[in-house]
Amino acid sequence: MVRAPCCEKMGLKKGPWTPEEDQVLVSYIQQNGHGNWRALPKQAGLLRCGKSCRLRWTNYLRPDIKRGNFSKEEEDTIIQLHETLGNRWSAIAARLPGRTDNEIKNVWHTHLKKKVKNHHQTFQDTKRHSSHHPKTPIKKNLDYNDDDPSTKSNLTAEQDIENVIVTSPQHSSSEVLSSVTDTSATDVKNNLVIKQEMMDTPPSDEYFPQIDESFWSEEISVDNAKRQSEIHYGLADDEVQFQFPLSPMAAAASGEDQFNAYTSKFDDGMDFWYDVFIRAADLPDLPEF
DNA sequence: AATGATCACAACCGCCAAACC
DNA sequence: AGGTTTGGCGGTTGTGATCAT
Repeated sequence: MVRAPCCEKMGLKKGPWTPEEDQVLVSYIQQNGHGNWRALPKQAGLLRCGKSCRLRWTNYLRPDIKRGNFSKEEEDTIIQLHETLGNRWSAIAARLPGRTDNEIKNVWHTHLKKKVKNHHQTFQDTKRHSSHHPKTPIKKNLDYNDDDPSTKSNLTAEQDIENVIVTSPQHSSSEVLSSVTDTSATDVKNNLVIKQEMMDTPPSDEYFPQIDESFWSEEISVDNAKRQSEIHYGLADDEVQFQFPLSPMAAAASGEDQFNAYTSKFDDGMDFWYDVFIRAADLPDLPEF
């Protein structure tokens, strides 16, 4: 396929749009629509390529675009959706009426990425400053055996650790499988559910909110869990760590009915977050970990 | 006040997949 | 069926604004 010559070689203009050009484009689209972007600039009398016109329209001139700063709610939504969808800006934009993918991408790179990074840093610092090595509770807890209640006594309130049982999707209720992500066959296969079964040392109400059963009924894709696991420090090769904000809860599954994992909670001063640690060996269907 | 660094955001680039012929 | 065109997407860049020194 032969690539079309660039705009400049065709004598077309590049760079910022002038108010006059904007007016011409808006007027033309209002009167004629935009059936063919390639033909549009010529018909409208603009010295721009069709692609430039389309971008200008979709990212700036479209009447349904919401201008102005992002609200806290919108920012939170973007962070949560990014946790689930990754850099699929158009998919994120589809869930934020009036916002464009370009705008969301910009706000992510300029504000939110930093915010999330600082958030993770806060967590890491908290762990570094704790009196025990972060690995210690992981090992201790992963060694916990359901069939041996005595192992539970290894867990302390100071460690802020809860025991959880992770169940595979086939054992979960159908409503749990209503996904927050785009649902494809692969997604359904990869969607995992985590369920709280027991709380060895309930956290104080002052520090952690009360959590009821419905809290755990959300799910998140393995892809996301994988992404999260890649950015975390100090994990042994055979361990997987997921990290999620309070609402969308981590998940894992195996061919087995159940296996052990644990979560730890932390708070970055703004929100509560959860880490979920699972032995990679307990995820036999997920070699990509 | 001048200057360099950083931020914010519009616009462009290159790639891909679907639609079209 | 296969080449071409088109629209869409995510990554990157360019540039004006703002901040820090």
